[in-house]
Amino acid sequence: MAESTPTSTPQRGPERRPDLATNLRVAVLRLSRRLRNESTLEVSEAQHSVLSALFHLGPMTPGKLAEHDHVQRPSMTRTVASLEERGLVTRETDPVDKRSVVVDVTAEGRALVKEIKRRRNAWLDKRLAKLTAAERQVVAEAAAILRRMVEQ
Amino acid sequence: MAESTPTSTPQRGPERRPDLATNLRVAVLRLSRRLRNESTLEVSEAQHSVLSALFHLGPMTPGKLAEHDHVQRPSMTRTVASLEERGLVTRETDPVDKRSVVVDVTAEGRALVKEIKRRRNAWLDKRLAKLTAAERQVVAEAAAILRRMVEQ
DNA sequence: TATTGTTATACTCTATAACTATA
DNA sequence: TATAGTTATAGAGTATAACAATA
Repeated sequence: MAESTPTSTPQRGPERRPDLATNLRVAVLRLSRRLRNESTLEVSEAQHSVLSALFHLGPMTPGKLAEHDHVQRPSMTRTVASLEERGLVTRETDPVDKRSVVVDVTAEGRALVKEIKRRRNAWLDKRLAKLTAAERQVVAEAAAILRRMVEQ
Repeated sequence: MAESTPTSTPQRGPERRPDLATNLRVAVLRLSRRLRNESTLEVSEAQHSVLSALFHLGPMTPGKLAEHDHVQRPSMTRTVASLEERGLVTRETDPVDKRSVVVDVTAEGRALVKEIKRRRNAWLDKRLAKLTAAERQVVAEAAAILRRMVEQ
C-alpha cells in the first residue's frame, strides 16, 4: 500500500516529474515567505516569535525563550531588550532565584500579536476565497495533517 | 456552497476553534522553519535563493535577481559578492551593455543546489512516510493547490 | 537624463567567548 | 562548581543615500 503513493525523490531517472516532497517543499517555502513578507507589521520575525511564544505559553525566562526559538541566549538577550525598549514585553528578576529573569508580554504586545495574526489570516483568506469549496476542503484536511506531522 | 467551508477569521465570537486560515498559517510557518533550519548546508537562505534562481531560470543580472527575491540592489550586490568569493557563481560584464553584469551559477553551485534539495526532500520524506497513503494523497493534492494559489 | 551597479553607512539578527551575579 | 544572563566582538543580511560608469 505504501508504495502506491511514492514520497521519495527520484533516484533512478535523471529528471522526473516533481514528486510529493518537491511539490510540498516549494509550496510551503513560497507560501511562508509571502506570509512573512507581506503581512507583518513593525516587528521582525524574531521579535514576533518571542511575542507569540509569550502570548500562547505565558511568561518565560530568556533561556527558555532561546530554547524555544532554537537560538543562543545572547541572541535572545538582544531580542528581548529591543522588545522591552518598545514596551512590548516586561523583564523582572525572579525573587526566588535572583539569577533568573521572567519575561512577559504587555497589553500592547498582545494587541500586536493579534493584529499580525489578523493580517496574515486576512492575506490567506483573500487567496483561499478564490479556490473552490472542494479545494478548500482538501487544503483544510492537509493543514491538519501537516500540523500533526510537523509537531512530532 | 461557499459558506459551507468558512475561510475567514472568526469575528463574532471572542475565541473560536482554529479556522482554516489559522491552521494553514501555523502549519506552513512551522514546516517552513524546520525545513530551512534542519536541512540547509553551508549557505544562508538568501544565498540559496540566488543559487536556486540561477539554477532554474538561467543567468541573470544582479538587478533581476534583486527583483526576483524582493530585495534592494545593494543587498544583492553583497549576496552575489559572497557567492562569488566562494566560487558558487561567476560575474561577467555584459559586452553589449557595459553597465550590466551577468551572474551565472558554477558547477559547484549547481551541485550545492541539488544537495540542499536532496536533503530537504529527504527530511520531508522521512516524515511523509509516517502518514497513511490516504493522508499522503490529501497532502499531494493540497500541495498542488497551494503552489497554484501562491503563484497567482 | 536615465539606468545599472557599487560604495558608504547603519541597523538587526546571529554566533562564540568571556564575564558577573547567584546558587 | 554550575547556572542564568549579559557584555564584547564579529559576521551576514537588510536598508537608504550617494556615487561612478554607461546608455
